[in-house]
Amino acid sequence: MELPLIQPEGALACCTPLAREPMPAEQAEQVSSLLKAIADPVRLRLMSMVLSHEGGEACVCDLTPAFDLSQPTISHHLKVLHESGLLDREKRGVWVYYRAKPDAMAAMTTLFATVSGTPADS
Amino acid sequence: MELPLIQPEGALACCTPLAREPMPAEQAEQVSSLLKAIADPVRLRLMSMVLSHEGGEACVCDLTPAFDLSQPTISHHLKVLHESGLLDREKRGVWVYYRAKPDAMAAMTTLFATVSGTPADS
DNA sequence: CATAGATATTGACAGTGATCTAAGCCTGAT
DNA sequence: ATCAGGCTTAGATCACTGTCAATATCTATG
Repeated sequence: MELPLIQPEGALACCTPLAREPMPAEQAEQVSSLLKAIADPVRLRLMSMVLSHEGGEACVCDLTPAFDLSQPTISHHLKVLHESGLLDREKRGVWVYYRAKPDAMAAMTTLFATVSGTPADS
Repeated sequence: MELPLIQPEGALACCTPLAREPMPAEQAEQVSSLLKAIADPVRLRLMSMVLSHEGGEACVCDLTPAFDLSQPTISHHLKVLHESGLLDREKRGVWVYYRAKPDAMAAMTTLFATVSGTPADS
């Protein structure tokens, strides 16, 4: 449970709907690190491409050609997504495959989930 | 920092689940501008506070005391949220009230919605 | 009008981030 | 062992962003 590695754990622990109650500062830090990772047009497209790709995974060679960016730049964006806990990475032979991490995706889904019975709706 | 007063309309037009198909570049630009706005610990807390506040709205005076930040800084963050289309603003007397815009929130919800069936085909 | 209080704007500064080129590391094949 | 291809790392540069102090604006009231 307690991986001393990076900190996707923290972000996963805190998936409360935004509208439920004022989010504590510490939780906001963790959630915002996930959101910052995905809040970039290139990384959004990368996530979308990986998620919708056959088998739910894609190698760098599948992704790079879709952009007008250098390959190191794509690699950099993939690293950001990986280190934030949004993408898993697996090397198979010469290729590196990326795959969305369900837990992180679930956290995002929960974040924006509507709270039924919100006093906001009248 | 100047926000180009982009039409929230644009962002709203493009609420397709991430996993459904590779997101077009133009749509990614619009969605990422929404995500960038909310991908900050202070702004996340502000959104959460507004959403969960009584009546679904809050004035600046309700929000500012919760932070260790200057009043202009909070005002700046609220402006970012407002110009991105996430918050509505209404001046009543001396006070300014902010309220989450349902359309923008719905766009976020849809973005992270799980594609049921997860058909790699259709 | 003058004043006080609530919020916004301006201008400056430091920190962060996206991108590129160049170089490095692995792996499979010659 | 050497080589080529797929991918990552390192370092530099330029743009952007979060923050504050100072100032401005707007509104209600005396």
